[in-house]
Amino acid sequence: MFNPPNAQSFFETVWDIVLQIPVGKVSSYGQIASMIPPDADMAPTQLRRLAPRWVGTALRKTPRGKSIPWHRVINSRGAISFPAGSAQAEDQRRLLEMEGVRFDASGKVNFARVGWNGPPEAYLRRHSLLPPRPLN
DNA sequence: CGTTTGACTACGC
DNA sequence: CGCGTAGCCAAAC
Repeated sequence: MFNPPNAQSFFETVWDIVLQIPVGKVSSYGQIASMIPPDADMAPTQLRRLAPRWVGTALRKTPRGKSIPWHRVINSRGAISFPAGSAQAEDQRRLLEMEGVRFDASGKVNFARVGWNGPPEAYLRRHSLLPPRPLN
């Protein structure tokens, strides 16, 4: 995925991107991964199916002091990825609902309404990022 | 050190 | 639609 020397910068890139998600909008692990240019030696299968896990890993290591809106990142199905009923899942849902994000009966959000389309073009250029893959 | 785990996702039943 | 699994990697134990 990302080589050890790049791990830290990969994490920081993830945090920077998450910082751009506006209040009331959500992104997905995969969508964020899609914005980060892959290492040259990265296999296509790794890029498509494994990268999102490292976004999750990066989020788990989110620094407390930077007030990064970690709760605005959910999975590709539009649901919270923490185990249902866990304290973490409840926290995330509460934070999102506080911002006006609604969940349906099956615990999913409507990407058409609250999905993020990625940062402005200028931001992508400035940080050498790729255009994000659209959310389902 | 060797094992287990994981804030994922696409795909096949 | 729901559920299981491969992917084959780093962190966390």
